[in-house]
Amino acid sequence: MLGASAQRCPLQRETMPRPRKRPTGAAGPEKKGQSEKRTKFENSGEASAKVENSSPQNTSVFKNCGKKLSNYWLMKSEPESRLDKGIDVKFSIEDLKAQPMQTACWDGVRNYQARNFLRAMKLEEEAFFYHSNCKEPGIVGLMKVDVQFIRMMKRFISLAELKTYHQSHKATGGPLKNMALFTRQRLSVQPLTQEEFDFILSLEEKEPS
DNA sequence: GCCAACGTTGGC
DNA sequence: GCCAACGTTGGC
Repeated sequence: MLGASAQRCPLQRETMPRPRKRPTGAAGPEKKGQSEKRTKFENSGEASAKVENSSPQNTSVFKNCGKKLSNYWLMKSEPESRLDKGIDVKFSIEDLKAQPMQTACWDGVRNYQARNFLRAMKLEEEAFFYHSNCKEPGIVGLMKVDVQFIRMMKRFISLAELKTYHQSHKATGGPLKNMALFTRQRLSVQPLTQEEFDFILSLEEKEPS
């Protein structure tokens, strides 16, 4: 899910449960969906800073003790066209690159937990761009909260590969043993621990398993 | 607050 | 396109 629309991000703060919002991808038809408001996030400044109510869960990453400003994220988006209430939700990493400043607004997130994670993000934190609901699901690139393209992964890290590591790590206690992609199945915006993030980056240098 | 019906996510 | 997982809604 997700989407993004480049400039138009209203910045409005979200109220709450929002019924649907759609992405407006880059090229998309924009307008109509607009009646609703979007969850969002923005670029300029404020995006995230508020942790007001961050969700209770998630221990480690967040609640921190004060300092730690580096959290990592994984954000899902659908790279293939699909209509949802008449609006194409497609928004691939190529679409992100095509945005002005290679920056987009991440909207379309309805799930409360995912929304809380969006609010907990801080500018400049890094996030993996994950392609979901498509022929080859997996991590394709890196971006920073803003949301701006940083770079493509040196190689595609497929869901299948991540799953293989997740399974073996459950047995060995490896870094991906609790990865949210597998333990919190439907979350479109999820936190990664430093260990998870580093391990996944290290996979770029290895042969696809 | 419980829980059944319903809707969505997203892999396959 | 199918369907499992699981979140959300709403009656009671």
